[in-house]
Amino acid sequence: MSDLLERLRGRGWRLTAQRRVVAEVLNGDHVHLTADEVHARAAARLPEISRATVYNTLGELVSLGEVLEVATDGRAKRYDPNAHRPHQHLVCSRCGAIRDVHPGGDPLADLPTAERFGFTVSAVEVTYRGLCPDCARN
Amino acid sequence: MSDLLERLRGRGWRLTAQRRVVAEVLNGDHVHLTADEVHARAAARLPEISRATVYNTLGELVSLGEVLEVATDGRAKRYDPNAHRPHQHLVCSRCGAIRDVHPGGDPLADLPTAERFGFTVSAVEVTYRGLCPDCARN
DNA sequence: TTCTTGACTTAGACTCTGTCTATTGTAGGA
DNA sequence: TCCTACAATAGACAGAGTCTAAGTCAAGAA
Repeated sequence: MSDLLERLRGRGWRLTAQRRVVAEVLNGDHVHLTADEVHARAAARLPEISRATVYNTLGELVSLGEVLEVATDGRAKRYDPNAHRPHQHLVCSRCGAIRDVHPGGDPLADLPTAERFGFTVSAVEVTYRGLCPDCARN
Repeated sequence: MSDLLERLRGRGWRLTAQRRVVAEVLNGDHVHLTADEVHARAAARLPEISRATVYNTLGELVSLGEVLEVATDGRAKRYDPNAHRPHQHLVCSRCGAIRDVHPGGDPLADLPTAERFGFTVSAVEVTYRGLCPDCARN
């Protein structure tokens, strides 16, 4: 946790109370939170923190590679602090719940150069969509 | 093209001018359009068509399986008429451009039951992210 | 310690996608 | 041709995210 803060400081981040709180919220629980949820939890500790700051900080964490953004199709993006271990996502189409999965294998390797059309491919996202046990039961 | 209209009619669709135009716009170019682009092109032929109608029609085409929705992470969804041949997408992180790719192999098969956590998995989306040749050149 | 400065934060207006509603129009069967 | 249920319309609304202008403050310099 504080190594995250150390890493950030090492990269020239100014360590403000707001950034600290956002980083702590993400690291606290291994749940995939929306920006709004991050804001709510951060505001519980630092009531005057603004939405814009949360968005900025999340964006910076994402571009530093410390956090992953998970698109959930229509709903709000969710943020996944578990960025260092490669993994994919299982997303419930009804409620938006997300679980990390670790199937192994490198999906990037499956894409032959001939199929890349000149794109510089830097990431692969594999998203399994379906219903979570609760929604399937419904 | 008109087999699409025939298929739709066969499924009990009422064939209105608006639906016809939306279906034609999607089938015309094999480009992945946003709902707004579809609306703009449809309006060029049928000026009074409303945004709501375009959204409704796209939603219906998607739920009939005639068209795929492609999430592009923050940006507007894009619609892919090429729904009958399984394929994946290459998405430019800067400009949002999309290309279809056909790597072959069944990504769903790569996910062992033990990793499904009780989810009923019905689809896999594989999205390769990177920069398209134009944006990479920039 | 105090000063300085540019990076950060703030509130809230704004934009963009997409949905909903109440009303009006019309495809297609009788 | 007439009817009626299904479809289309305008435009208000909602949610997520971005932008801006003004104020604040972390951290290095003196």
